[in-house]
Amino acid sequence: MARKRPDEAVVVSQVKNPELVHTRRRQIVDASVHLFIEKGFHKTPTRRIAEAVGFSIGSLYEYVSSKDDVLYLVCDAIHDEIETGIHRDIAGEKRGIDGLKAGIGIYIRVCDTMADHLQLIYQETASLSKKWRRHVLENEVRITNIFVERIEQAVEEGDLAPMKSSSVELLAHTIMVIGHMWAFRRWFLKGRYTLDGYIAFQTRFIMAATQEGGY
Amino acid sequence: MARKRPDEAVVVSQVKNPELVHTRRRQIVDASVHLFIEKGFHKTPTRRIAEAVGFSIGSLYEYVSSKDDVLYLVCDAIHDEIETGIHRDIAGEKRGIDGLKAGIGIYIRVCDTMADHLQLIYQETASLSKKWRRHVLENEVRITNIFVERIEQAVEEGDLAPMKSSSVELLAHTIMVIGHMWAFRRWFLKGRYTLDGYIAFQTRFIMAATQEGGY
DNA sequence: ATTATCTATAGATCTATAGATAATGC
DNA sequence: ATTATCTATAGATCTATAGATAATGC
Repeated sequence: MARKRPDEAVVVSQVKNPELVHTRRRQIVDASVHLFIEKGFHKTPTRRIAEAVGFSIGSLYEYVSSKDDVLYLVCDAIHDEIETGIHRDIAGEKRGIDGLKAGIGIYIRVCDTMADHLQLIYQETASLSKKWRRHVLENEVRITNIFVERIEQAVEEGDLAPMKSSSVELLAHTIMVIGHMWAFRRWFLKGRYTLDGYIAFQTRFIMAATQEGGY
Repeated sequence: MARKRPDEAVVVSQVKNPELVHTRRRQIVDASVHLFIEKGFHKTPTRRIAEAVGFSIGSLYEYVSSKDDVLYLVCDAIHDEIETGIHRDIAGEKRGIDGLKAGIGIYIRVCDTMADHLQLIYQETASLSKKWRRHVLENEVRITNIFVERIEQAVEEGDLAPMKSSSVELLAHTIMVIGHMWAFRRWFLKGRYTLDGYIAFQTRFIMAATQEGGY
């Protein structure tokens, strides 16, 4: 259920051929993700990006109008990959409480695969211009809503006690953050817990809390 | 129980008078915190820091040997303030489960007060040199250990079912992150939840989960 | 003719230091 | 004499663009 991505309609390009714009931007994103993860956004020169993609600095600026645009394309692509990853694995899962439980596990596994990328988003969202930051935060909300829906389903099925809709949202955001935590607190968690151990603990933790009811 | 801070023994200065070094560095930190929160570390010139403190760029480099040093001093001061804030309010609290519960509330209130600062740490820890980053992460662990102790106390008092020590640690880190979440997800939470509402939800959430036992 | 790409560079920074000056204490 | 501070600037970037060149299609 990954939305149609309107990015390339929004980020301005000098080049007319839309397919070329699409493939070149994908090249730019692929190269930049790795450079940004390694060195950070501010310490990666635009020249270095162009070099990694394999064309000149002049050409880079035919496909974006600023370095800020590149960062936005990167963040957007990461969110898209996360969203697609979750939807792909969650599709076959059942409804109700077991579906929610499975969803959490699937989600944390995606966070594990995308750990570097998630950490990049945490670091660099603040570097984005206000305009692009809004889009990135909207992406974040859209992904969170996957859990909002799952929780509501579990309530409908009678597996969870009814909750205020504001509590459903807060619970969904908390699940999101617990997934991210596996990425941005790796420096502590890695080596002490396995991915499976972490998933077991946190799903149990979340499930025990929600089963109480009264939120 | 805020430790004696050995920073100024570690960050190199050209100036001999230790008291002068101490007060000047405090000035540098106070000015930099605000500049970094507003513009970010990379977009704040060292010149601008010196200007804000009220002395020359040359003098700035008498008290630190690089811009990286300034960022470290800032991160360290923030952690110190958070730690002191928690200890100040938590001191009078009782032991056991109620002490843990109260501790979570106190901690989230500190996170609210220090929200800008916490977000800065999340953004800029990655910009630190490896050397300083290690120190900052150690600070983070030390603060987390406040909760490790509280949880262990609650277990000793018989208020919580016994837990593996690895689970105690993971629970403490999760509590830390739930506090931080109030800061770094303000863009969503602010306006939808009050601080008190957030604290009520999350303490209840955590307490319900831990009461289950079997971790 | 039009589109895509490249070269060369303007123009604006920014960090860090060297060496001069001022202030303090013997 | 020693310590603290300031001025001036070296030296190294970095983003973004203007204008030239190459490739493609009519």
